[in-house]
Order: sequence, then C-alpha cells, then structure tokens
Amino acid sequence: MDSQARQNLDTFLTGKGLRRTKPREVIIEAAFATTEHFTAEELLEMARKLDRTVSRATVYRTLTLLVESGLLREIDLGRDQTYYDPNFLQKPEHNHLICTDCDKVVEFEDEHIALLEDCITRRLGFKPSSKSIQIKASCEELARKGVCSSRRAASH
Amino acid sequence: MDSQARQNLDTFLTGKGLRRTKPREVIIEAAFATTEHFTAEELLEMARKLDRTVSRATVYRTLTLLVESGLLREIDLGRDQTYYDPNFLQKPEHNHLICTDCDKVVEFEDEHIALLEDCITRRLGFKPSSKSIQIKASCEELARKGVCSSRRAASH
DNA sequence: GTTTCTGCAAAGGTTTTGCAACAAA
DNA sequence: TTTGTTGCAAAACCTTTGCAGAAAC
Repeated sequence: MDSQARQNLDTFLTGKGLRRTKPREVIIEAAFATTEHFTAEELLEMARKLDRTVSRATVYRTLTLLVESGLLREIDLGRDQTYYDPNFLQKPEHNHLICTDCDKVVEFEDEHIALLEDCITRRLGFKPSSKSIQIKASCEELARKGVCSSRRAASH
Repeated sequence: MDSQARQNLDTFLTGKGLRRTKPREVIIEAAFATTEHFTAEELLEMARKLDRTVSRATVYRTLTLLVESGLLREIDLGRDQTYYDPNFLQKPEHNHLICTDCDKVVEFEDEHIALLEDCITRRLGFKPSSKSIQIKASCEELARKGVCSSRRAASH
C-alpha cells in the first residue's frame, strides 16, 4: 500500500471520527499486500496470517469502510460471492475480462470506451459517477492449439 | 412472450430431455409478462397470481433453466439480490444505467460501444461471448431543478 | 472517562438440496 | 412404467447485528 493510499485512508478515518486500531491496520495491510481480487473470507485468511485474532465480523466491517472510502471496489466476477479489487488506486478506470475457459480475470483500460460511456450517460441526461464493464470471453489460444499458456495461472 | 421465445424454450427443453410441466409454464408466463427486472422472490409472487400452488424451489430451479437457455439474463443492479432481465430477447446487447438518486434503471444500446468491446476483447486474445456494462450516474434534471420527472417512475 | 471498536455467537436473508409423492412421456 | 419434476422443510451459505468487554483518544 503506497503512501498516497495510506493518506487517503487516514483522511477518511479522521474525517469521520474513526479510530486507528490494530485489527484495521492488519486487515488493510493484508488487502493491499496483493493485486489479486479476493473475497471477504479470503481477506480474513490473509489478515489472520498477520494476526491470528482478527475476527470475521471486523473484516466485513472494515471492508465496508474501505469501499466507502474508495480505496477498494466491489466487483462482480459472475461468481456467487462478492469480490474486492485493490487495483483501482493504480488504474482508476479499469475493467474486467473473464476467461470462460479457465476463469482467469484480465484487467484492461481503454480511454475510448471510457469516453464513449461518458457521452452515452450525458446523452441520457445523467452525470456519470461510476462505470464498470464485464466481458466474458473464450481463449483463442486454447481454441487454436488446445492448450492455453495462462491456464496454469488460472485465478481459481 | 413471443413465439420466437417459446420456440427457443421448446428447443431447449426437448434438447435436454426436459418436460413441459404446469409450474414451468406458469413461471415462464409470469417472467415474460413483464419488461421489468425482477428478483426470484418477485417472480414467485407473480407466478402465484397465475397459480397459487407454485413453490419457491421450482421458481429457483426454473430460473436456472431460463438463464442456461439464454431466454433470461442475470443482471447486477448493485443491490443485494440477483435480478433477472427478460428484455434480452428484444435487445440482445443492451446495458444498464442506474440512477443514484432514485434507483431507476435505464436500458440503453450502443453499437459503437459494442464494437469497441469486441475489438478490445480480440486484441487481448479472446473471443467475446457476453458483455455487460453497468453505469451509475446522478440525474442532471434533479441537480438543475431540484425535481426529477422520472422520480415517480422509480423502480423501487 | 467517554466513545468507538472488537470478538463472539446468534440471527437474517437468499439460494440450494434431500426426499417422498406425483406427473409427463 | 420409467424417468423427470414438484413441494416441503431443512440445510447451506454469506453477511449483518446485539452485546459485553476492550481499546483508542
């Protein structure tokens, strides 16, 4: 977690009269030690590697805070659980492509599409506040060769 | 529900060796009697207006079938429950804008954005299979006049 | 010292499932 | 008659919440 993020968070906490506590530090540390998407349960596991006493309830409560503060974003990967994405700090407008063959998630940014989304939104009489694109697609390499080089890197 | 859709479904059912039953007929009838998005619970309610004996379990099981057959699509409206959209038959590539002021959902289609999504997907080495865009935005009219004409039409 | 936060366990809400009776083919 | 389907109730699952003790300020 870079200093920019830590400052965002401090601003957020103090601005709301919230306290800097050990469990929060640990959970936040765990959340930003990775660039992988994770579920609440996975974050609990990661946080407990730093401090075994962290509770599930506090993880859920801290997740709510992090999403409100804009440090973390909920994303829909088409699975049953809510996933959280810690990469919006570095790539504020990225989107997700999900491989239907191996479930791997590819992040991509595209300024043209972002611009087009804004135009459409304004044309409809609205002011854009958040945008997300989810693309499901099959692997061309797998289709051609019967093997996919990123298969071993599948995200689950 | 138009004849095209009914045929799709028949093909799907017979193709899988599945049976045409009363509860399924009723649930499907209810699902396509509206263009509104609905939850499983709401569909149960609608189906029970046609036949009071329909069970919740059968609604869930039939929803799974309808999604698999492509007649219905799960959509993410940023709420806690899964919503289902019966409008993909008429507008196969539409997307959703959600008003952050009144929660109204506006559907929109745009061929440029669809094309761009396809390009991006291929550039990444994939073949597109399904795409969805969710835009959250605030109402300009409400911001300017303090009132929004569609407020009364809010979807919840 | 006051206020906020934590962990626990229980509750809440949605979705799935095992099973015996029932209906379609 | 065979196989698939239904409704029920229970279970499974993820997430939220009430509360008493602990920690931050």
